[in-house]
Amino acid sequence: METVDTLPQEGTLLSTGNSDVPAQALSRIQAHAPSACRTVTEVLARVGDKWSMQIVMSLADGPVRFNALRRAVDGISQRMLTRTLRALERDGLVSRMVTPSIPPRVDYALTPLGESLRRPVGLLGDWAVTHRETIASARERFDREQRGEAA
Amino acid sequence: METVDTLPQEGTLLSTGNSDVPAQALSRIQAHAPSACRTVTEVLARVGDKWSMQIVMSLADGPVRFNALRRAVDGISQRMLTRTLRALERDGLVSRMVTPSIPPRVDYALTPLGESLRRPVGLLGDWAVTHRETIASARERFDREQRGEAA
DNA sequence: CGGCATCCGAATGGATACTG
DNA sequence: CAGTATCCATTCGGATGCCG
Repeated sequence: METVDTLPQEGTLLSTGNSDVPAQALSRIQAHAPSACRTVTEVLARVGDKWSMQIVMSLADGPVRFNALRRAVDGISQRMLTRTLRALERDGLVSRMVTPSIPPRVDYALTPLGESLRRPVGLLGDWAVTHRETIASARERFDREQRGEAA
Repeated sequence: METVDTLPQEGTLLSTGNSDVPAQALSRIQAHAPSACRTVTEVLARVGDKWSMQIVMSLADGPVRFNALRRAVDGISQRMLTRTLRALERDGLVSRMVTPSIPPRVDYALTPLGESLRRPVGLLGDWAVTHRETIASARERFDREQRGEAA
């Protein structure tokens, strides 16, 4: 068989019919628009997996070869690197450039679309870095209180 | 038993020791700092699950009761609503206010931290809304090409 | 070097039934 | 009303082995 073992991403990313509403208007009303909320969810689901963003960030400086990428991302298995790259390629975030030499050479790079993702994700990263300690202590407190009332 | 059935979130959110680096500096260098990349990944993993953001967005206007929230989010099961709310509460993004009446009343609301999440997530949502058609056609093309070379 | 196929444990998440 | 407990299907993701 040759199932290619793809990430099971259907074309679910937004099909709810508000294609007539301009993007800027949507940004203001999205607190009330369930469809827009779902768009956020879809993107987060797409991009929020274990490896996608680490890969995108690793490609920030330019094309990287497969095994270099494998080393750069660190904990990733070959299987997941392939799968995630295919998924990113499918969505047009990453391009795949094959140089048919021996041994073969394959370079991955961000497309303009992939580049454009770096900003919003970076901002989310800033949020994370800024608030990580607040979150950490909130967790501690919560866990402490849970154990406290269990006794 | 009373396992409470929590989301398995450990306190993994950033423990790599660069607490001395200011956030703004990190925002610039994060393309090269693997630890910062992982922070992004952690947050995305935390926030990128199927329901968290829909819940946060649904709480944007103020406190909402459990079942109202259940209706607002739409496809969510009771189990996942409870689990996700607990996880959000644990991280200090959502507060839980119990009014011990009969029948009982529980209101959920965004904390200031939860409010602060809405901006970066909203921007990511804008990105999604803006580029959804590009993504959709990229997918179509990819799938078409895949099927084409299979023949 | 850059994959693909297979096996398998772990996690996610839905449905249902029961409770204070 | 606001949960909790149990069961179950699907998906995620790692390890290993083979191939051009």
